[in-house]
Amino acid sequence: MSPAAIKSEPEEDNGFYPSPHHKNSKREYDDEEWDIKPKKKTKDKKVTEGKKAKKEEEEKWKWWEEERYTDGSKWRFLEHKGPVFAPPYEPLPGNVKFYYDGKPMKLSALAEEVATFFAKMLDHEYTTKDIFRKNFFKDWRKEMTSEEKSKITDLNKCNFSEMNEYFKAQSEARKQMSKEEKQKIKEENERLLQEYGFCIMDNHKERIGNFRIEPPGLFRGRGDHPKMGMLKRRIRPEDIIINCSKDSKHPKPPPGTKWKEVRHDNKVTWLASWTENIQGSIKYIMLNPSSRIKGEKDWQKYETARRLKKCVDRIRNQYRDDWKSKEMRIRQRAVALYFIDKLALRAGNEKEEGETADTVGCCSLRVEHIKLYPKMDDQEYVVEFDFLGKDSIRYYNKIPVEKRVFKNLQLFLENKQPEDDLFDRLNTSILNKHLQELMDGLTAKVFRTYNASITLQQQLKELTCPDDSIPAKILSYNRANRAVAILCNHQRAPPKTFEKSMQNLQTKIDEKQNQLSAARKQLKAAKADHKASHDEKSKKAVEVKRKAVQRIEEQLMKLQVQATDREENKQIALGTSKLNYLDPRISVAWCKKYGIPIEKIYNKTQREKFAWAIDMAEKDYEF
DNA sequence: TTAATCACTTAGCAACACGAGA
DNA sequence: TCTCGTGTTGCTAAGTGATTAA
Repeated sequence: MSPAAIKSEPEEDNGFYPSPHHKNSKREYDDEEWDIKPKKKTKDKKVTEGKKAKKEEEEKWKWWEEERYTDGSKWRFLEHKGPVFAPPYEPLPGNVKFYYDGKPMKLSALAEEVATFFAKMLDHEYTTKDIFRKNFFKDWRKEMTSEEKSKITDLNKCNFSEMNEYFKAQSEARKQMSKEEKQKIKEENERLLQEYGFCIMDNHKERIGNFRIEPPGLFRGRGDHPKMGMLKRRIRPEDIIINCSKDSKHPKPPPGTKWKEVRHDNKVTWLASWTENIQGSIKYIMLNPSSRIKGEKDWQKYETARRLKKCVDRIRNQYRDDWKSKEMRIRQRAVALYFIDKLALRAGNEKEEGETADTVGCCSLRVEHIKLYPKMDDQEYVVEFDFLGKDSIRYYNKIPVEKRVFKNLQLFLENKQPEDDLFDRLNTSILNKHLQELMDGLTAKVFRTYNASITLQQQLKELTCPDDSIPAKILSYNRANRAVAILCNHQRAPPKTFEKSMQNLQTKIDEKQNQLSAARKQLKAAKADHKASHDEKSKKAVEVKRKAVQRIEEQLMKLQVQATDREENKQIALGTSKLNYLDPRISVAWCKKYGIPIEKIYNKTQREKFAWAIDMAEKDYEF
């Protein structure tokens, strides 16, 4: 028995909240069941009919009907072939030259390789940035021979353009390859995938997410990253730690090399790892989202969010109460939590200064990131947020808050400099410890999941018209999805081709409109004709024309809907919320309820990731 | 208590693949 | 058959949060 039930029991506010569960014929786990055991165990079907059947079986393995590990172990058996390494460096042909100070200069292999990284990026804005150039040059020099080092002292005197053109020509040539050549490459990739892209975990063949080691290159951080341009070094077998089970066939390192270590840790899910040289962080090779190990975790995440749904009222009352606390730390905690809940802000761990771009989340907000307006237009107590969040995406929002929150913020700001922390008595660890006491498994990010999913559900209810056509319903879905993306601030750069593609679509719409008027005219003529002659033939003609008009009307509407959808989506990315925040069972239920094919909402990859939800959720599923 | 380490999720972008239309 | 545009996939950076070490 997990501590869940024990720990949360005395905290549970009233214990008689209505159950959101509908008992279906299909199984539906709720959180109480999550930590205990599944209702039934699927028989591990024995497959005796040979490989094809076995493959079929694997594809349809319903891990969500099986028992889960309760001892913290992630697997019993793990076997894989190890990672695929980046291809070795191929020196440039002799006629492709590097020039220093106007004179051709032959570089050593190592220095040349690093030079090519820069040369390949010449068209990119990065290479014009001071920090990028400085970091690159510093790391490049480390790879030079002492002779090269003494000669090459100024990046501005380096001319990489011949190299740059060579690579452009190469990629052009790749595009121009014959069908057969392309096919050959495809087959080779497929072979590699078959050999290295899968592992055996507990009797099942599972897809690996990233079995290729990241190739060397220049580090590209996001935003104003102090380390942009640094050399990301080549990873060798000697850098790799392999994780697999003792009794498996261990992966073989490439001939003449050794792994750094082979270990057998079934408390973790990764198959291989290495330490990256820019931040010194560890990178992992892990399974695909369709795998049992990722799917279970994902499912569990949504169950935790659903448990929050049951006690969120209590928690909200609690933090509203805490706005009045005598203790500063409690007030800060309560205001921060209010932002996390209301605005779906991220927790905001502190970061090491100078190591990464200057970005913040809720707990790490600084005075300079908010502005207070006692009055703004017709609203009172408005807070303006303006800061860079994850991936240096700007968060900008003006929202009216409750008077108490406003007064507290004024208090927090007293005697502080712009660069001081807004919540100086708070960090994510304090906040999460508090949340843990309010609900088992509760952390700051659960609020994002909860608010995203509940918003989708609400919006779908509000926006879907049962009598709408399928495209119109899908527009409603996308709008609901968009509401979530806006809440979570999931932005994207407007696609480079946006304007043009909008124009193209408009052209299509105009054409369709013309077509429609023409078709209508024809229908009218046919009707007149029929009225005059009253014969069978003309009656048929009317029918045919009527159908044509109808078809064109539908096509036109579809195009118009598409245009609306695209316009509204210009700067908003729907993918992130769809993949990470929205309980897929809400979408599945919606599809079932309105007869929308699931393929219209989830593509193949997404259907694989959400197979558990697609199998599990019925039309009356409630988040 | 704080800092470092580790494991894992979340994120946007660029390259790629593929089908529709020229 | 080629080109173009779009959806898909891969890549890997950048977060969160638990655990461990100092």
